[in-house]
Amino acid sequence: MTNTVFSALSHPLRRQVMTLLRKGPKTSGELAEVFDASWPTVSRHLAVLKDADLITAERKGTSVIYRANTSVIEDAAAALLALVGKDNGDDDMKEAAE
Amino acid sequence: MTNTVFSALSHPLRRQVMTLLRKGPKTSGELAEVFDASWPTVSRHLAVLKDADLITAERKGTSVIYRANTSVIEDAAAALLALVGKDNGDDDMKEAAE
DNA sequence: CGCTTATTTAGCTTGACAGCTAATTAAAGC
DNA sequence: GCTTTAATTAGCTGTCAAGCTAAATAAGCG
Repeated sequence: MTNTVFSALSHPLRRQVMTLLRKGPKTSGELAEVFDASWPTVSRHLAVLKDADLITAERKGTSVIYRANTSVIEDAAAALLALVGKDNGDDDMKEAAE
Repeated sequence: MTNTVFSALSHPLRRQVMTLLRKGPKTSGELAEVFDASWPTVSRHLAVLKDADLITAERKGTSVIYRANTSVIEDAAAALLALVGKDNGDDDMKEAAE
C-alpha cells in the first residue's frame, strides 16, 4: 500500500535507515549502532519498513541482513510525480505496493 | 521539511485531496463535500497539507481557494529517487522544503 | 545440551493524531 | 450593524505510534 510506504517514510530515523541501506546491505546490529535509540526500538522501526516493503530481511546465521527494496521506492516516487501531471485526472493515485 | 511532507501524505484523505487539486484549484467547501468526514475534519487535513507546503490557501471573498504546490511534490519525488541511486552515499536525504 | 551472540517480542507509558460537535472568526449583503 | 454563508478553532474522546526495559526466540559452538 502506498499508505504504509508514506507513513513508514514519515519518521526521520526510518528515512535515515533507507539512506544507509542505499550504500549496501547491513545487519540489524550495524544499523542499531548508528542511532541513539535502543536496539529494540531500531528493530521495530526496521519492522515498519519491512512491513511497507521498503526493505527485505534475510537471516544469515545469527544475524539478519537488511536490503533496500528499490522498486517500491521507485513506485512511490512515481505516485508522487503522477500528482504533478495535469493530463487527465480521472484516476486516483496509483496504489503501488508488492 | 521532508518530514512533514511525508507525514502529510501518509493519510489517504490528504492524498486524495492532492489528487483532486491536480485538476485545478478548489474551495474548502468543494473539497469538504467530497468526503464523508465532517467539514471541520477536512479543514484540519487541509491545514496539515498547507503546513507541509503541499498546498497554498488564498482567501477569495467568503471562500478560501486551495491550490497544489507542485514544486514541493517534485522535490519529495526527487528525494525518493535519490534513495535509489547508489552513486556516493555520503550525504543524507536532501531536505527539500521552502 | 548449555552458553553466547544477535535480534525480536512483550508489556508498559507517554504523546500525537483523527474524528466528532459546538463555538468562533471572516467577509458580504441587506 | 445584524444576518447569512464559508471556514476555522476549541475542546473532548478514543486509537495508535514511539520510546523504554525486560524477557523470549534463533542460530551457532563447545
